[in-house]
Amino acid sequence: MRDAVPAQPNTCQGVVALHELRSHCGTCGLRTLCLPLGLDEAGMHRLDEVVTTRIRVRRKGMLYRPGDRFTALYAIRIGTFKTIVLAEDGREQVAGYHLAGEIIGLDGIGDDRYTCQAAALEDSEVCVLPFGPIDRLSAEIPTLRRNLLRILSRDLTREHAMMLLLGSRSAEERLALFLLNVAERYQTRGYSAREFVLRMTREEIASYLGLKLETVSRLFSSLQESGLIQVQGRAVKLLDSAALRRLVDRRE
Amino acid sequence: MRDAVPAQPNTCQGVVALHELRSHCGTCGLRTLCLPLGLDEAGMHRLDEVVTTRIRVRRKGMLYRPGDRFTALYAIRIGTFKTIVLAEDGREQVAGYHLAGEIIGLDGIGDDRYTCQAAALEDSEVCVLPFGPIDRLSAEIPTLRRNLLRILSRDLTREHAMMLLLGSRSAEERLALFLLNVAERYQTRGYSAREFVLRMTREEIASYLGLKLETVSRLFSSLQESGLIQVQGRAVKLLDSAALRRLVDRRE
DNA sequence: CGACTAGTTGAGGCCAGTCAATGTTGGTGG
DNA sequence: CCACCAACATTGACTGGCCTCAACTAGTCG
Repeated sequence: MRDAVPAQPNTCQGVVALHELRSHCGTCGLRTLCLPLGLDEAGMHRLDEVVTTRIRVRRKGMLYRPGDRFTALYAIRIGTFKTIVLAEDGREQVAGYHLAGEIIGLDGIGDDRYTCQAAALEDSEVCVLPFGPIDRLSAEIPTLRRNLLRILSRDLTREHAMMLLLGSRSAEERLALFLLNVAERYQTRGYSAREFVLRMTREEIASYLGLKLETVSRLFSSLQESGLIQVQGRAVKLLDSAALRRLVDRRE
Repeated sequence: MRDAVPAQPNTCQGVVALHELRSHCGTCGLRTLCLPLGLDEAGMHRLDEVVTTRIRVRRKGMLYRPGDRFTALYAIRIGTFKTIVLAEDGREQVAGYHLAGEIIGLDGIGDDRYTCQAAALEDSEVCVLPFGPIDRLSAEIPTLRRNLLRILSRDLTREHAMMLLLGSRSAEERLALFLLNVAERYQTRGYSAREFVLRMTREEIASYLGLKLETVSRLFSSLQESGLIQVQGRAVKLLDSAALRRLVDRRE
């Protein structure tokens, strides 16, 4: 469960830095989701000057680990990440499932060290947002400053929803909500909301939802049984998302 | 469970604005915990110019509700608050337990509306931090800018820990962790870590920990039975916090 | 082809939830 | 001051949803 990758402790395995002569936020397909949202020409250009590096992370590679010195935020350009929180006693839980366009590493701002672990679920690529320069730039560009805070705040709200899920919903409701949430996020990225491929194993999904993998597996089967979804391993098709929604919203 | 206070829907019941001729962050006993942390004389003074209003919220009064327009953050000066997240289907869960010196309202930054509800657990008082002015000031004062981000980020980390608690810990571990956490926070505020009065009912604690009130009540009794704590309603004395810690940290 | 990882399914047990009765506390008005 | 009431808390008996343990299957990669 720990590192699937052989070893080299505390190294960013599978991480290859590459300097691009130009990486343009202004032409990036994700600019309407990402940090540059709403920036004008000039602002975009100045951001480009600061965001000069990308990192490739191969499947199962770690982007950062708890305790690593915080130097940068990362914008996911391609691929998918999970973030994991670790307890002192070795217990761990998937805390986030992050798609392209999202910013990760925000937990590191608090005490200059990352507090959780980010692992790529498939071969991925992130833009490095060096925190110092970004922060200084944000002093001059109100929109950028606002975007940063906005992203943090929305994460907070997302986690509130997650806490509600973990604290007061049944296993079935959790899975239904998870599927609807993923569907919605794929949709805002221009992909199908009806049909997608999950990048997590049953065990990772279970951990994320506060369940056990057997329970998740059973639930996939039973939702398929009742005709709400169609599952083939990690490929999921939502056949009746209205019914899924009803599963979640049944008032007590 | 909803509003214990008679009615006046969507009004800030029990809220009384009062302008103080001078409210000084620089002399506030909480300045080492709060937003002004690390600010120099000049910065402190400029913050003071912006933080001119305080609000009194009586027990069970709401400081803000979901959907209210976001205009300000609030620093708790005196008292205790809980924040509650609400689901569309009426379910609700206590998402936070906030002591003096903490900032609440951060969830409102994301979409210019608060997404959760803040209610006072006892007669309390907050400093109003009007967001626009604070934001503009943060452009000029790097420390203030940093503090804002830091507070947000730490909240994120705190919620990660909460997700781990809700997702992978037993009822007993949850309560033990809760008590240790509260003890620690009282300690950093200069109060006893051994003895304190909880400001939440059993039901609120249960909701916060993803349990039912009966379970929490039983756990209080059984922890007392085994000599780890002493309980008298909401007054708690930790008799053996090392043992509590061991309860939490038992590796699986 | 064998070893390994991921996923499915079944049988049984336990932890926490549910329902219900009773006890305790604190605020209010006579 | 005390009686009363409502909110809060405790405790017991029972139930059930999810976990645990375990066997088996399907796909993948060297």
